[in-house]
Amino acid sequence: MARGLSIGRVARATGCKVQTIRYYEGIGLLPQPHRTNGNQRQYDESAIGRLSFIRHARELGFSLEAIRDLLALSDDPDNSCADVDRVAQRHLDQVESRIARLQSLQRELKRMLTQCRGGKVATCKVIDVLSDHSLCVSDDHREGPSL
Amino acid sequence: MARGLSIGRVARATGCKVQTIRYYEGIGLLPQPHRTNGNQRQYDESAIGRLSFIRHARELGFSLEAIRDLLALSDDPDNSCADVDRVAQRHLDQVESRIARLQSLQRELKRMLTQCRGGKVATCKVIDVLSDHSLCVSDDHREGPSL
DNA sequence: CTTGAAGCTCTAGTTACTGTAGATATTAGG
DNA sequence: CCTAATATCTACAGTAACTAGAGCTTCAAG
Repeated sequence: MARGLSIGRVARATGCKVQTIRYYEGIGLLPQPHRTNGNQRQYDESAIGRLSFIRHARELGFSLEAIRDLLALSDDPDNSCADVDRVAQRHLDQVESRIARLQSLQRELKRMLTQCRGGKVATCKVIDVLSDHSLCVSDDHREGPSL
Repeated sequence: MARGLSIGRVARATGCKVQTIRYYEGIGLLPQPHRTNGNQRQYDESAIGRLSFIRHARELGFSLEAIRDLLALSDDPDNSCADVDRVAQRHLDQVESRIARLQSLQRELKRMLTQCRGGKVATCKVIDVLSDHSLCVSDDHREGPSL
């Protein structure tokens, strides 16, 4: 009876785009599903679970590589939770340093904007600030791929 | 006397990589410099200024497109500062919404991690949280290219 | 049985670079 | 002046994580 789910149904159920699902299959995050006689993909419920997991983790800013790790860990229920925690903790660290950097950036932008109201470009503080490297707040511009 | 600066010197002076400078030239952010007989680029001091501007703005998270706008505006000193302000203000708005989203993400990650200490994957709360879409905090996952 | 939506594969484009290969140029030391 | 080391040149490929399109086939409804 249960005929299986078309890729479009899975897309609607999870909020992913059809192409994204195919892309995830291509890079090995999703297993290759059964195909109909006409070569169309047919999924079962478990695909929705796995894809929801991926999508939610992406929304939380995990990279596809981190998600690949998480999926591998979760596929083995005897695995120690500590490994999963480690991935999440590392991600939390990244998020926190990112917040800190954005906040210092926010301060600098606000300062720029309050100093410069009206006037001509020739005296624009925004451009001054951007030109003057010595005013730079942060030297950290290395950042992981996530988010 | 002043023979002009090699690309390597400019790179060291600004903290950019040599390839990055050539890339910026290729996409029209930097003008084509004079060349030596041997076809090597020779810059003057003004190139360092322009490149520092670009680099600093990048560090502050402006996209190359925004920087292109800013450079065009700053190249005409009669321009109204308001246009420059508008670019900076829009960027500030983006930064602030990004901070807000990261903070809610931070809360969710912390909650995940405090709920799950030790144990096996089969009962791991991190994986539970990531699997359960209904717990999702934020629905905003559209974001501009900058930073 | 027809028609239109949905699916298929494959390719190229996005952003902002980074890295490599293989050839040429410049500079410093002897 | 010659050589060796370093720097630069062009051109192309690769990165992350998709997105969009061309041109074709399949499916479901009426």
